Amino acid sequence: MTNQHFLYNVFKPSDFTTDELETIIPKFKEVKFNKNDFFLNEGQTANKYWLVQSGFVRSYVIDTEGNDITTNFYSVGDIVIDWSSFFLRNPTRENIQALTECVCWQLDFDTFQQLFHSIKNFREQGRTTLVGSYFALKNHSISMIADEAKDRYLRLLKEKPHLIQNISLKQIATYLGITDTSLSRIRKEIATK
Amino acid sequence: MTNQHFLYNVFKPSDFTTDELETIIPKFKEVKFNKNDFFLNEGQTANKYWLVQSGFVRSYVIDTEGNDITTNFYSVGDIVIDWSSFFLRNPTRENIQALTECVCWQLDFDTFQQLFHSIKNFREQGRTTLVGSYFALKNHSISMIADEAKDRYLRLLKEKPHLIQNISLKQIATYLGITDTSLSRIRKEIATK
DNA sequence: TAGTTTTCTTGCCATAAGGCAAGTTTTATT
DNA sequence: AATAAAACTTGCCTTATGGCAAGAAAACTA
Repeated sequence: MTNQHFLYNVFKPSDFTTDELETIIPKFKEVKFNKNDFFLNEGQTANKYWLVQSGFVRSYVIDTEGNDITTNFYSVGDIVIDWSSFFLRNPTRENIQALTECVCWQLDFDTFQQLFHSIKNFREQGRTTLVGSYFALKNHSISMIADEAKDRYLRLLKEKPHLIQNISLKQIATYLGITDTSLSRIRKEIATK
Repeated sequence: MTNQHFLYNVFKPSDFTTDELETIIPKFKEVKFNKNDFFLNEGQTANKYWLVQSGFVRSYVIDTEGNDITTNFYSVGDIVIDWSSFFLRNPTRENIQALTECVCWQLDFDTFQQLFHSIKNFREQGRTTLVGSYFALKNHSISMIADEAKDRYLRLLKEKPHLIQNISLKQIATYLGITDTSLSRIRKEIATK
């Protein structure tokens, strides 16, 4: 019997009836990933998503010059999903990969649809999660225009300090829209102040 | 009696039953905006959204240095909405303003909620629209990192050629993450080739 | 139509960030 | 522990883009 305690933290008894929780929670399946395992690969159509109980995950795309660009990092409590591939049923451009060992809870599309259309609270929460991702992406996008690289790095440090421990300089740099060389210099500048 | 023909193009009879259309369509109210009118102002909580039948709209934020940064452009067929303010019920950071005279169809939050929770096809379409916005934003964000300014401009020209007619250089420039000076030079470079 | 304001262009110079490559440190592998 | 492979730092120089300001062009306005 798996430990579903984590899921009661995502689907809170204050937001759902007991019946609803008993419908929702058992639909999630516990899955583990080893370091470097892929959740999703470019070209596939996402048919599942995951809630992260532990570990670190990164998503990235390969641009036209073959450079790897980090699009997001995920850790405990986050949802690992390619929203557009999952909901539009299109092949994705993204790769999603475990940076460390991960314990996750998985749900597939058909089960999601069934819950989404039958449980009002489930779709309210799902919508809130999606809009939250949209909001975060928009802020990141504005920051890319309005702030200089050093400030973007400082903000990331402040908001997700645990990332720095687990993720290589280069992967952080591309997330910030700069090269690893530049990030190394920014780091140095910060350290000597 | 207003002309609702436009709405039958958004809510297609192939996707909805006659009953559903007769429930949905009359809930939208036709509203007109004059040039420079605001749909939404920073600090307000969005309580409505609009479908654009005609005209051009721009959303922007003011950054910490007081610069105005364009976050999006909208034209015929687009939905004008601040997703996060509308769904998370938070004050917005955005300003949304008519660039030209506009004819729009307006829906308020409570009516939206009622339709969303009672009509399966309506929420499917709504989710698709939101995910489509997410996808567009993500591509824009990746482009900001992967492509140089000239290529971003060329891509915008190709995807939304009608914008160039209606929108000032400066407003386009901040959308592309560059200054009006730089965009002017890029334009010149393109012209002389 | 003349006058005023806004938008756009252009020159000059400054600066943030990139490209490349060598060297160093850290982390994996056997 | 020894070796190999990654990851990170740093120097040197290049490049894309920015800042400012003046002038030209276009768009309003009275």
